Amino acid sequence: MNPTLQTHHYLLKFSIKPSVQRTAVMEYLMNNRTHPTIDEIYLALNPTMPTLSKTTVYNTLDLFVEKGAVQALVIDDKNARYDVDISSHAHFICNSCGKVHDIFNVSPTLFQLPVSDKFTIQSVEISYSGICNSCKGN
Amino acid sequence: MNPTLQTHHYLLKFSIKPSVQRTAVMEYLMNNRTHPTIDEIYLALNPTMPTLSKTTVYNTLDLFVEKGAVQALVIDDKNARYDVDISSHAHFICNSCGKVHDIFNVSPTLFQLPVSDKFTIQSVEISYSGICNSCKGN
DNA sequence: CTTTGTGCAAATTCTTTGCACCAAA
DNA sequence: TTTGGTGCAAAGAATTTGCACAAAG
Repeated sequence: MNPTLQTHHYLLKFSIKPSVQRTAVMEYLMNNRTHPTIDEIYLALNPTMPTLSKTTVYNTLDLFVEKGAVQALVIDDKNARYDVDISSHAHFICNSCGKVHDIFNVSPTLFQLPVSDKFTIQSVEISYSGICNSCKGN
Repeated sequence: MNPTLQTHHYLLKFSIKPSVQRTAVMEYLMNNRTHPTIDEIYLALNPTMPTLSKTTVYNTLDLFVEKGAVQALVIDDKNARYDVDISSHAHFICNSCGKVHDIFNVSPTLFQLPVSDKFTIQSVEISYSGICNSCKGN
């Protein structure tokens, strides 16, 4: 089965109709697990898909998030970032270079949702920040 | 001691020179622990301080964050929000009304910073989201 | 004086909206 | 042919920047 067909399947699992654009965005997310911004996705796909509009990238990612196929991250106050890995894991952002990395070695209990009588808590995001090793030398 | 003098003292603890504007912003944050946005702070202070500019509110909060006097929150992707409570506590944002609330009844171990050989982790933010009771009825 | 802080306006960046056209069912 | 998807351009909102003036030491 070729990658595009696999991606079609994956989208259908989330009740997302696979268009050419949606498949391209999902494939990009699967192959580039760097928590890309809208702009990064758009600029990466544009060369091979010159008619693609940024509006479509926005629409597509909103849809993916709504259907639960990707996670929208708030860790970066400059831009929205997207993560195709929807499993429970934390993120780290470097205050110097701005890159976002996964943090997997944290206790799963971190992701347990607290019970509250004031709110219905549905999700949690754990965001660490600091300096990454590449930036530390500079 | 009057409130303004107390605030001066508090600012000095963080090596922040207390100007009229800085004192007003800090006093607002202390009396309105609702994680206000820049705009909310500006609009609240403007009536009694008509010459205050939004640029100064931006500058002031950047300085407060840099000096560690307030926490900048990333939980709200629409605007930056600020919290004068710099102790370890989590936040909840309502996906419907957008209000941000404190969550204190979470285990202190959540705020322990993981050790990594790739990054120097300096801080953590724990962000819950869902629906608050006031919005639930609607 | 010299440095630091403030305020205005303009510029920039990110995101959303309105609408026309295209594609699929 | 009707519905949903895409793309363009314009609008909107949040934040940043440049620069002139004011305040403090």
